[in-house]
Amino acid sequence: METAARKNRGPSAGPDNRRALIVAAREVFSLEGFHAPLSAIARRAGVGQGSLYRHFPDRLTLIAAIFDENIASLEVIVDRESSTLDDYLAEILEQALVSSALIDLMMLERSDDRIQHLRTRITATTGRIVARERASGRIRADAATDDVVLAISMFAALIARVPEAERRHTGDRAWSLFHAAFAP
Amino acid sequence: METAARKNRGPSAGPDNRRALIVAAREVFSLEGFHAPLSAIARRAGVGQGSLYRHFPDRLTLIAAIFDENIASLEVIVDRESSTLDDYLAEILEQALVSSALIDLMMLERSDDRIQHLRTRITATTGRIVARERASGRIRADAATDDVVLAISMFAALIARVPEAERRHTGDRAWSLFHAAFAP
Amino acid sequence: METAARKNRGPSAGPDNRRALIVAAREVFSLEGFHAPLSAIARRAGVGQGSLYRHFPDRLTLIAAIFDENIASLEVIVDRESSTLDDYLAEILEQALVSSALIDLMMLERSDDRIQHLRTRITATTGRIVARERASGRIRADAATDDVVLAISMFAALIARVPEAERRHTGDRAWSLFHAAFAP
Amino acid sequence: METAARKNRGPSAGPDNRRALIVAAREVFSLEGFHAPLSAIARRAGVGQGSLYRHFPDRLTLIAAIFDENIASLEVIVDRESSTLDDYLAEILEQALVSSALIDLMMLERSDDRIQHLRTRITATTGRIVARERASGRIRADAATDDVVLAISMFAALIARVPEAERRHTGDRAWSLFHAAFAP
DNA sequence: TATGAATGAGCCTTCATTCAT
DNA sequence: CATGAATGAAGGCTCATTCAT
Repeated sequence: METAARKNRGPSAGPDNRRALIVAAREVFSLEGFHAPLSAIARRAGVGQGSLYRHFPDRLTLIAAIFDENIASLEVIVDRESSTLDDYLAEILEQALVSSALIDLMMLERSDDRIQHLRTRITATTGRIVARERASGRIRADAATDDVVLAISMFAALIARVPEAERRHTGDRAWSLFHAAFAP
Repeated sequence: METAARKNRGPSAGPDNRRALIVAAREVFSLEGFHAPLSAIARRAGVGQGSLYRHFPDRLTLIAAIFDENIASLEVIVDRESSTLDDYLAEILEQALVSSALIDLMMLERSDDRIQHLRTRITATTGRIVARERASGRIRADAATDDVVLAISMFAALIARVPEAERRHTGDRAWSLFHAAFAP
Repeated sequence: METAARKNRGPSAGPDNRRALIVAAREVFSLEGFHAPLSAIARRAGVGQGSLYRHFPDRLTLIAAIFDENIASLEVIVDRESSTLDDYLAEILEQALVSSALIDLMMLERSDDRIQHLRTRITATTGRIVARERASGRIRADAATDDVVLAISMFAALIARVPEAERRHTGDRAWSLFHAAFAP
Repeated sequence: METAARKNRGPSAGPDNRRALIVAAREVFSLEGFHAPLSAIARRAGVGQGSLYRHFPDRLTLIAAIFDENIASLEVIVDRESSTLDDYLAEILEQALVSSALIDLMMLERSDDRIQHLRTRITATTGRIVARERASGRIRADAATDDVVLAISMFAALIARVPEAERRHTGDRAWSLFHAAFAP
């Protein structure tokens, strides 16, 4: 019985539950969108409703936690000296749905602190890769970080709205437009 | 207040109600997004719930009616011989939220007939303006209509997600990227 | 256009509409049960909602009108000197759903005048056929009309609840029980 | 008044709620029939709408739960060696409305598994009492269980449709018909 | 601290009934 | 008199959130 594994496991279950909730949230959100019932996430995580609320008092907090991980993985890429804007984009395309929602959120909930923080991080990260691209002459010298962020925003929003099957192909087409726009 | 006159105004109220519902839907959707409660739309239109359902049996039908009007206004612009892609874009920017939702829908509900039909219309309309731009040398000769549609999609999705105050400014920035991409 | 045939045809349409409504009601009720929306009946009759209400101010009135016709057809059978209780039953079986609903109504709405009247008629009619059966020795001399009415009630209620395909077979089985009960 | 205590009484209220819902459902259904609003049942049970749906996801599930209890009480009777078909009937008469609805359901929803199961149980139970009656010579040796089930069906359907005041009297009259039919 | 049932507000939808034309 | 749209009161159902255990 899988119910064996789930009883009151006491405080030590805390971190595990948190992880399980984030994983479940990713799955559920990517299947049903960001309006999916929270109860579905708790169920999928094998965690009580109450625990979900303890870890993530509202939907936005949970979403922010997901974004956090995604940004971290972008940072890892940028930390690699050899990485290019294309690598960066490839990861964003991978993250498709989440990236897009992150951007939506960054656009809309400008006042929320948690989101402010994510915005700062992603802008900084993007700034670093842009600087490197400029230095290596792969993009125009006067390409502004803000414009690249804008392009990425549009890119992410687009691919999240495309059915998975066409995502790569459409992503390539879209990005080649921006290649042209930023070409030296 | 629109709550004033509310009795059975008889069948002659039909067309008025239909109009009022579309107007209310535009307002409500633009304030709360396309998941806004239909009941709020009926209320704002000063119309009974039942009438809303008579005119628009489901959410998609109502949305399609809104799109219909929007596309019509794009067609009017393209019909004007002197109009340019920038004029076209200006109108899309005006329609902001609706345009974006239209595009979302065109991406997602590929199977629905009503949406299919809208897609056809908007592709045709865009094709006409693109052809004209190419002929006048304002964009690259090899610019594909599909790529322009893609750019417009991203553009519309972006501006819909930007707070109204920054919409024009952000729209300009974004579109200048595409200007660069399609420049001859 | 089929709307041609339906406009305000003036007062002369009254009786026609009444007939059409009863016919439509039979069809709709037999397909969807007696809780079917009245609007469906009006639609099927090709008649406005308002006209339905003019002719039949409430659901019960409409149902009573149907019953009226059914009882009339039972009376026709009994009027035929050669008819037997089995003929009578055959007609009831034919009327299945309506008969059963009639009986339900007779049981429940004891106070309603329209129903009182139907009850009187059906009891009288049944009394006549029972008397004849007794006289011809086909049933026990002490068989009471009331008991036969009771049996018919149960019979009708049963067959209305049986899927149409098994109706005849189940009806035969049920009635043979009563045959045994009333056998001389 | 059951409206008194209404707060979140915690999970321990679960079984109580379940019971209260079944009791309330019996009452409401017997007063208003099986189409009564479920919300009325929740209200009468002093339970939130949501709890009703947790325990009984749809109307049929709730009805099946009621039937379940009724059949159990029939089984108790049959388990008593000394019990007769008349005792059995007396209980069915007691259960009047529910018995009838059970039978309606058994007739109509032939495909539903929950109902299938109830049908099997009631047929088996009836079979046992019939066998005993036959053995003791109280009914004809060739009386088929199916015919007795049929008789019971009609009996139950009848008494459910009779106002409570006349139920016993009408029940007696009806059953005496079947007595005659099954007499040795 | 974790659990998961309880709660109830709110949305969608249907339909009986009214009434202007 | 007929028409058929308008109305709005319910009812079904879902879910975010609370809270006893």
